[in-house]
Amino acid sequence: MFTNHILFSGLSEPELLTLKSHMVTKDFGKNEIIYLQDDEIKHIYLVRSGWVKLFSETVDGEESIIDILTTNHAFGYQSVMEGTKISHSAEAIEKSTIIMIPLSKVRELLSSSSVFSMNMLKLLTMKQKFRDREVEHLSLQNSPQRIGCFLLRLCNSDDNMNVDIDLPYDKSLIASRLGMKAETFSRALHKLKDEAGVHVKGGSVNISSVAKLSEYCCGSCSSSFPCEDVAEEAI
Amino acid sequence: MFTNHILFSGLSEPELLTLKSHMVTKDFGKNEIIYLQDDEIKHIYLVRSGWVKLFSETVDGEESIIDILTTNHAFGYQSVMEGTKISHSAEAIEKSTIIMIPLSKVRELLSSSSVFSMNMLKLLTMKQKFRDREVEHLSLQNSPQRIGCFLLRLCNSDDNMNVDIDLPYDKSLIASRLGMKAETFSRALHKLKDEAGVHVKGGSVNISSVAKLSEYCCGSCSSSFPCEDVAEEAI
DNA sequence: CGAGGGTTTGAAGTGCATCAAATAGTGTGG
DNA sequence: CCACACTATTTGATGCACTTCAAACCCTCG
Repeated sequence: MFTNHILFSGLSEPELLTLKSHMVTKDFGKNEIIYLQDDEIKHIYLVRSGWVKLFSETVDGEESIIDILTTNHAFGYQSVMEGTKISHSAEAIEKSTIIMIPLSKVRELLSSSSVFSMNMLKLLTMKQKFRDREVEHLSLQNSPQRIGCFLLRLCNSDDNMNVDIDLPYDKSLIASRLGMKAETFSRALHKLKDEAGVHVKGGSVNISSVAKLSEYCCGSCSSSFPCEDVAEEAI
Repeated sequence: MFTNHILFSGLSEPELLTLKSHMVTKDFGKNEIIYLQDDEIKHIYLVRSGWVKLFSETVDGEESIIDILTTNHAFGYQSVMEGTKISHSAEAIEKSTIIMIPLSKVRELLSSSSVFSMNMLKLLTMKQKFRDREVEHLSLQNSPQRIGCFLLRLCNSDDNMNVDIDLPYDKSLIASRLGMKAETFSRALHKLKDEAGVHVKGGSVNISSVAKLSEYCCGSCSSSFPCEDVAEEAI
């Protein structure tokens, strides 16, 4: 349910009902654009299922991935406070169901409910911390370390030896998300196998020792596994 | 005055007076630490004068600069919503005067004034956009372009030919802020001279043609000079 | 089965980092 | 005002990480 989302936690029944009555749910096919940079958007968005890519495109056509979102993640909310022109594009990278809530209703709620505006502040603060960490990664971690860190964030905090996880989406997308080329990603995986016991076969990954992997990655980061201070869930 | 800051715009006289009565102004010397990562901070901060560096340090001692702030910029506000543990460190890079406002008062204001919480939301949204752009720069622009972009942001939007500006702080700090080494910075300046007409002597810079420079830099970015969508002032 | 996208591999090139040393610039005390 | 120490910046030589381009491989799905 959308009420799981941090944005809507603690809202009253009537507030939730009002929201619900104005919500629209829409399906997007694989590679379908949800909105484009500079669009005047009229909703905030919530992923009910599927995967969504947020990105921006440079003047001469290069793409930079801002985030990749899945169930229970919100996006488009930056236009709540500012003009409605959005500074990035959004695209479904596979068949996705998206909940859309009109900006007008969100703004109403924002001025009437301090609970909601607190939620919004929490969301933005969490995102900011996460982004700060990401900038740190880009400038201080090398490619294998960034991948290792990405994998660690797919683990549970109590995972230890011989952990199996599945890559959530295409390798080339992960590469792009982590600021490297697909070829570099592929080669970096080999290095991770040799130096940190990470075995990849297709889309499934086996981490022989989480401790070993985090030792390999987290020295170049300001926090260590399980990175409790940067919660990424449900945002 | 601190009332210029976006955070406090539109507040009532009594609200401002209350804030003022709880504010503390403090001087920090060059290289003096204001707070350290994981400190339990008890205030939000506002630069009245001087320069402040926000940074984080990795487990094995590397430093990543998050931001460099000056007059009328706020920091430390991320702990308003979350626990009081802060995820970065702050240091005065030269003699600076800092205004400190107790978190407790800020939180009171946040729950009593919807104007204030809107301001806070605006601030965080602006910061987020700025940060997104920064990640884009790190992955898509090369060193000379990042420097050029940095210089362009020191220009006024109506600047055109033969613009003179002063570097706001040490070259090595700018380098670090832009995610490169001091040596790379130095060499990149030569490239900017040859390819974009940027002449540097000591701390003063002459840009022979803003158009030429922005042509050199902004192709690898999702927006072009004067980058109106990413306001950095007074934040 | 065959087409087309995703992934891997190889060879070569580029940009940035590193290390080391020279130079410029700044502040200090005599 | 100069000599010295100290720091910031520049320059050179070299190495490594990542990219680029090209080709092979491997899946998946019609």
